[in-house]
Amino acid sequence: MKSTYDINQFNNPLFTVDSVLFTIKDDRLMVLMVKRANEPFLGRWGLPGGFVDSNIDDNTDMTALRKLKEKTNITPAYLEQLQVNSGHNRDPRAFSVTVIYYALTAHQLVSSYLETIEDVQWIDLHQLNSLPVAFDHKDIIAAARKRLQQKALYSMTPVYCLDELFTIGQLKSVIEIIIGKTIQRKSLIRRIEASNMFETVDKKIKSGGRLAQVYKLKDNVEIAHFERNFSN
Amino acid sequence: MKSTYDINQFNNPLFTVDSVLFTIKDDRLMVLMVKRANEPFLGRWGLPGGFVDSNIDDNTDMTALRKLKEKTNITPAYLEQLQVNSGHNRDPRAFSVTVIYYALTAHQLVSSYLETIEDVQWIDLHQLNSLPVAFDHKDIIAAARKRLQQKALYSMTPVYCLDELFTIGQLKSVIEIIIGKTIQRKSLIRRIEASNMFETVDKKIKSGGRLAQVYKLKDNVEIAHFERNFSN
DNA sequence: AGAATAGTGTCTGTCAGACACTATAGA
DNA sequence: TCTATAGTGTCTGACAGACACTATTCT
Repeated sequence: MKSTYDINQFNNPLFTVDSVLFTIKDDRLMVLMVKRANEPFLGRWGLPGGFVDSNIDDNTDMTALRKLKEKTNITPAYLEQLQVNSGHNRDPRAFSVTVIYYALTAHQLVSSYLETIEDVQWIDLHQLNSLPVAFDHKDIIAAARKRLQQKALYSMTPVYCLDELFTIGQLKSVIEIIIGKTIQRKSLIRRIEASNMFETVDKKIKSGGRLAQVYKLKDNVEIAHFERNFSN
Repeated sequence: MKSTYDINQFNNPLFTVDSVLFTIKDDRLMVLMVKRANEPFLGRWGLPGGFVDSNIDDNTDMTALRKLKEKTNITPAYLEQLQVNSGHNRDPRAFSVTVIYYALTAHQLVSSYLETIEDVQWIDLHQLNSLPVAFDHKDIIAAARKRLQQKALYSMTPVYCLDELFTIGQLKSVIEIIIGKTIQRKSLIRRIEASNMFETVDKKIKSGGRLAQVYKLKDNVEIAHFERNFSN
């Protein structure tokens, strides 16, 4: 009897933390995925994540960051809770609950580290349909993408896909890839000025034409939000 | 040794689901709170919620709805995940994780049921500071309020604080209470027309002056979102 | 010079804010 | 009639979109 009735089964579902780490690389929106080394879904690709270790982690944010650091060797510039998924059918083992985060990083900070690793890869979102994916992670990525897209319409969040130094042209490109349509350079410049988040660096970068002014984030800035969306 | 090292302590934190159920009553934003009948925090006021029962609940949404139904006898018109709180210090018993929802209902659907019950009450948000509150529930309510406020600036979500039939004046009042500033009646009417969510009912209501047109939601509508905020 | 990208100037369009004006109810 | 609330008409202001124009670099 003891083996079939387990008090922990009742109160405590299987609890994990997963993250959708986005970046922009080669003008594509990419997600970090990990080839699973364990059952269930061994050999399929899944999101980086795992169990909370309450001896190490102060909270689930720390779990997300710890797991991302294990796979990428970096702490992402941006991290936010997305949603919780739960249910009987999403994990074959038991009723499961997953806290899902989404995160942004510059690919430059990660890619050289990844080159040595076979089972951790940037996956182009356009290639996701043809990939064997574990659990409901395909749906989760779609939800994270939608949220990021929405956020890009009214906030400066997409800067966190860029390296420390960047140009307006690069920021414009990142935003356009995330929201899936072009924006007016002028509109972006207005927002950059209004946001007061950036400062120019005494440096210019060649870009095929006139040299571009280099910008960086001011120290300890808050992400600017705007009262209107880019039109969609 | 077995008693000090528990595998469940490692993998499975204490997991609960809590909800912040808002309504507007007597021109005040109110939250449903429950006087705790158990330790910890016995006798203090806390949010309605509890453990997942995986034999009954398909997922945590169902848990939230089930617990709200137990306390109010209704299913709220609107329910959305807010966030997850976790940590060592929020529950004295153990590392704990709470999935928090926020929900909206018309107070008319609940208040008569509550009259018979001592330990479930609508609490005016202005009175919250002088109330003994359990756990980190005061912070959670503040976060839920902020999210609702933000959402009211660009969506029609606040209608779900109203009964089936309502007037533009009532909707205007509810929005103003939620966002904490007045809006132009004209602006709201423009949104009502653009949203295509509402239909007029062949009925007028007295309001101290000219009779007001009564509206209701169309069947199975999606909540309209707008590209601009009410100014804040 | 010509191509390419950076950056500016300025007009238009949309929608929220403001507010005067009309409409209709009760006292 | 007076007051209160419902509802309309229309002007202003803020900001995104559009796009022409100038600036600067490389070939």
